[in-house]
Amino acid sequence: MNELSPNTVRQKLRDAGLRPTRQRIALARLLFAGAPRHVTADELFAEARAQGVAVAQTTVYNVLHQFQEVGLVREVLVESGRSWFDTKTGPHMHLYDEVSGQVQDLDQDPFALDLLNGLELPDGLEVTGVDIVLRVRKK
Amino acid sequence: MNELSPNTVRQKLRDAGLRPTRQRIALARLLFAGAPRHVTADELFAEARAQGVAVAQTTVYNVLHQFQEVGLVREVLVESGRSWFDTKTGPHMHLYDEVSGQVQDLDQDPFALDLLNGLELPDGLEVTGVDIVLRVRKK
DNA sequence: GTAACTGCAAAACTTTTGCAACCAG
DNA sequence: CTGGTTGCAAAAGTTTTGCAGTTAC
Repeated sequence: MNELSPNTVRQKLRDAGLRPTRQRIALARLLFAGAPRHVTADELFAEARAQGVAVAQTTVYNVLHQFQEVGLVREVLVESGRSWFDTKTGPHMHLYDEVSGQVQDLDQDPFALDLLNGLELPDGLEVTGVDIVLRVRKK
Repeated sequence: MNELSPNTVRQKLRDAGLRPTRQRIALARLLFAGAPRHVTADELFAEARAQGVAVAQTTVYNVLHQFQEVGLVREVLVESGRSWFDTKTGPHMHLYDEVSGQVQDLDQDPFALDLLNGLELPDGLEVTGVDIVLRVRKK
């Protein structure tokens, strides 16, 4: 559906301050081609390989962390042992199905964010991120 | 300060439905003797050993997970790679210092919880837990 | 006595590191 | 060219597993 040509991706990477290498372009196209996604490093690695993209697992880890540093993706911690990466970077929270292990976005209630922003924190601290996870289970 | 005699701990474990074994008693005394704590499995293991408690690392992992299942502790996910366990189980949120790696409790604004509880969720789901982490950094 | 529990070593996983080869600008 | 990137293999770190032996009741 979403085209996302190599050139579009190249620009996106340049705008983020990253060299558009073959591997970064391929991974970015997988990540940003359609609707927001949640992937683990290993899932993305497998997907890339399945599509014939020559890339090393190390590189997938590197690239995901680089993407996170420049704000293209966001790390989500919902289970010990591995990290999820979310291509949706704006304020929102996550639903984590404890049975299926699926992660889902849930748009943020602006009120909730305001409340969190209004909290009194120990002095001299600045908030760099707010992670909200609702753990759920099918009734 | 808090005494927490072996018998008190025995009762606490029985109430939770767990056999009061030597190892569980020792670990529970370390965990629940004073103010609420945040520990990693390895920290607790080292602490137990340092105090001369004979316990295996496997057992520390087992016991922490058993404690979690019965609600004596709560797992906190703030960094990929390892789990923290919090002895404070009531509704509250966490402050995570990205520089020092320290985890801290932050009492929950009841309003925030209400908002979360009032959210419209996909049908047929029940919320089993709400994890809120404020990532902070010294200014 | 019996089921629950523990301990040891090994295995399983994810993630990181070191370094030589490679590539984008 | 030249520094930023990549890939490979190995290492690191946490957590889990299998199973024999032990313990609580």
